[in-house]
Amino acid sequence: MSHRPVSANGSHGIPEATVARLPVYLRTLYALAENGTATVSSEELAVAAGVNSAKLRKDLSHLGSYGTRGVGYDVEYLVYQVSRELGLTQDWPVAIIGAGNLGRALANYGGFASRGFRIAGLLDSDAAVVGTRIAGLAVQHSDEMETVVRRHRVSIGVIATPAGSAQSVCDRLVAAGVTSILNFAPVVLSVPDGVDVRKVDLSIELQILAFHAQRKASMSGPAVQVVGS
Amino acid sequence: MSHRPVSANGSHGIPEATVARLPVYLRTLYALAENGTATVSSEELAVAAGVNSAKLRKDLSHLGSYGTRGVGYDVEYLVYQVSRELGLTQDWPVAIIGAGNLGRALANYGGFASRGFRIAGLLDSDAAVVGTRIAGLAVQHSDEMETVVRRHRVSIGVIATPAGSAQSVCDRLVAAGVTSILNFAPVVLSVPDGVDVRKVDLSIELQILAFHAQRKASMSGPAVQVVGS
DNA sequence: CCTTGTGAAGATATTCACAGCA
DNA sequence: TGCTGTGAATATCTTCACAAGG
Repeated sequence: MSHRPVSANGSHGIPEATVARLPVYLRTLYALAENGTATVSSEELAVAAGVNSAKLRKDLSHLGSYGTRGVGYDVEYLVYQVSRELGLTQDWPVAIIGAGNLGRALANYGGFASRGFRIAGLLDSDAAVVGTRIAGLAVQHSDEMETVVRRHRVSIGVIATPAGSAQSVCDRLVAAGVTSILNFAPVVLSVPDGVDVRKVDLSIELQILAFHAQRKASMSGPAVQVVGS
Repeated sequence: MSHRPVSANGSHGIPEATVARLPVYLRTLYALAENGTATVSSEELAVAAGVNSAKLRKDLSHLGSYGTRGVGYDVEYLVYQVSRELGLTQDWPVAIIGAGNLGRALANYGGFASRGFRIAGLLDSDAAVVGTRIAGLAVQHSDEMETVVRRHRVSIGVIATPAGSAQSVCDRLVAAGVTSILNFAPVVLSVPDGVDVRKVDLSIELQILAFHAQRKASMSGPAVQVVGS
């Protein structure tokens, strides 16, 4: 979570909030391109991506001046620029640890291999699962973790294990050289500086929704009169 | 994403950033409770939850003054207060649409039913899947969506379908009365005001990691000399 | 004492509104 | 004329640092 605020050198220091939105813009741009759209205005792109157009323009302005006043943005060119900025012009070997329901769902997820990411290994510690093929990959034993990471130069690890083993898997990944981790296990991982962790947590999302749902429900309760203090 | 900034009435208007962290605190508190810990300081809890202690105190202060100076927080009491604030003292019937790999992974996810959430229905449009049992539930046909939502008073819908069907599933859920949606499909859903959408997107997370990984990789490249402008 | 709860400062993020350019 | 790019205003979030209180 602690990213250097701005780069030391004179060039870009893209805000974290912007980085988090670039993938959404990229997906939207791909959809437009498939649609045959050659040029798009910030307003159109913003609507399609579900954001405010001023925000979109400011976000894109961090990458450079790629628009044309009075016209808009060239879709193909923008796809390229955003991809490059995100580091998707190279490909990233990914290791998935845990071949349970979730690991299998991830391995089968099409959008995975599509752009930039490649599953370099799918590992599990359960002997009954090791050797089975999922999405064209043979599941390997967790003992192979270090070997797989080193051989394929994996720098992104996906943890899809039960909560109990997540931290130790994480430690092993980091020790083997992985510096980016996507964690699906419901635990707070602790990692050394320089390692990035992002988490995806179903129950947290549901709880946030429940909070707002509760709010909405209480709106239809007894009306609350607001009186100036 | 557009939540009323502060509540009109005099009481709480909990910041969105705080709401997003409460589930993490709650989980951490449960772990402490199972551990037999009766009391915890903001510093200890903060470390366990992976946040700064001042932030944690400020977050908790939005719920009320539940700590004791010089001592800390009573774990059980805080569990109760946070749960109540999140709306977890009631239970929330959830419908999962899509019984593919992901839908199955979600249905089998234990932490689901554990606290506050209950799967009221698991639906799919594929006749080959309808009728099979997953995690003790019979998969129902998508045609039953409206019936299931109404009969079980579902207010939270989970979309685990392919991207192509996500928007239409969303529309039907909303029409049937669902006001909170957790979307796993890689599309921007459009919904009327008053409906909450949260998204979980593997490829977005990977792309954000790739961005930072690229940064790190370029650090070890040719050194960049910073010269005062 | 020790730890909470919180003003005030600082950092980020969003939005407005318009100058500037094709 | 129409749309980008961006200063300036605003809103939100984080962190510091300390007064208040058990």
